[in-house]
Amino acid sequence: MIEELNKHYGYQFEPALIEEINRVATYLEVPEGKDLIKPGQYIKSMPLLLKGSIKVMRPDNDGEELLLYHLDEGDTCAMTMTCCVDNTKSEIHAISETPSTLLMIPINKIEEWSSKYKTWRNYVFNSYHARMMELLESIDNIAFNNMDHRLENYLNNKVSILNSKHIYTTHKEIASDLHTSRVVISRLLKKMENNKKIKLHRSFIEVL
Amino acid sequence: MIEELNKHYGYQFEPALIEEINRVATYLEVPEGKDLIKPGQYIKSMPLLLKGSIKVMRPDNDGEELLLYHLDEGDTCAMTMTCCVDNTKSEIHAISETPSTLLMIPINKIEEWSSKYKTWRNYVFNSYHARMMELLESIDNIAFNNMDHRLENYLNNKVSILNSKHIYTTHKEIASDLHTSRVVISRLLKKMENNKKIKLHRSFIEVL
DNA sequence: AAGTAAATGTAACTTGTGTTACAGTAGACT
DNA sequence: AGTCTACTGTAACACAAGTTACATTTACTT
Repeated sequence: MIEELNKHYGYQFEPALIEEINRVATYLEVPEGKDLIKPGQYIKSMPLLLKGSIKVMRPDNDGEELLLYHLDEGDTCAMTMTCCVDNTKSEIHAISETPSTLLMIPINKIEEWSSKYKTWRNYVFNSYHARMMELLESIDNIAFNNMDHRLENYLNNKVSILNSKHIYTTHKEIASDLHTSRVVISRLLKKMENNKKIKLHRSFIEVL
Repeated sequence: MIEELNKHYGYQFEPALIEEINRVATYLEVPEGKDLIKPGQYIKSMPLLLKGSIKVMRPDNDGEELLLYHLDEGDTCAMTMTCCVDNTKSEIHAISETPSTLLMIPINKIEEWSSKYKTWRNYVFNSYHARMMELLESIDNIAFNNMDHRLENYLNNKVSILNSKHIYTTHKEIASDLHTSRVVISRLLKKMENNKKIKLHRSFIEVL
């Protein structure tokens, strides 16, 4: 696991920190669609994402959810960090979007390393900043864009995450991520197909 | 200024840190409606809010804005912190909602104190966390609530910030904060008045 | 092969919100 | 007093998005 660690974190963490991480972290492999954090749950460790992609969702009061953003390789979950430190419940729901590998850091190390390693402090700060910017982007989308535009952004985002123009998903799942209804998504997708932006198949969408 | 510092930060910062803040910070008094941070601007110092209230807005591409949240006494602007550290442009617009007093901390101290004072580190972490939660609340409002509900939340929030049931504002300004049109707000306010939730006057609203 | 469940297509309708237009009113300034 | 401007009220309409209902297709199960 030390090679993967070096690959994503070697350029920003000093060897001593890499070595510590390697010693105390738990290695975790999860399949696609696995719940990593559930809303209301207390969090016992902080995840570093080595491989894969994780989607972070915000639940409403009716059992529905809204996709906030994705975490990529080298990212960590900023929400998780403060929940760890403050010992508060999770406000979000995290699910692996693809098969993923993670390093779980015991929570007491967050504070310990923050005083010890400047690079760790910077990493934590930068993570907060990055997630904040993603929340802002999310707000932009919801507040300033219509559903057709949001759908386009969603599909483009999927293409870059999956690194493929073939998106294996259903209209229902897209509707769930965008917090709208399946019929609305089918309608807009059909319009996009008529505009030659995509091609629709059963359970998968081809972005042109 | 040391008394005000102690009032809001004394219980969480050690005396040595309070003393340092007192030595290096610049004291700033601003009237209501003053631009503190403009989008696109580079930020040279981190603000600690001693007195008053600051509203943080997100601009869209058409010169309109959306209210994200308010900063209260004892708060700092998390967005500002990372912009300082990363030397990136501001993504938000901050305006004093009431006459306010601030302490401006030189940016190099953020990192310096982070390694030196555990309480400072905690304060910075907690600020990020608090702002993140406010962004989530904002997302909840936009994504999950209709305009009538958002308006009610907005008015209730104003009441608690101003600590008064008399809100001196115009329909136009509310519309701007909620990123909608004046006519929509007038319509919903009238409905609230019919439901005996508020009483409308010229340039001010009485919450019942 | 038949049955079942999930995924998709589509029509018809409702509703919330944005838009345009215009009238009335209060307060500020000459 | 008269003029201006900002604020508010309201009607009429447009449109995006949510809802309900139902048909059709595909894939999987037994």
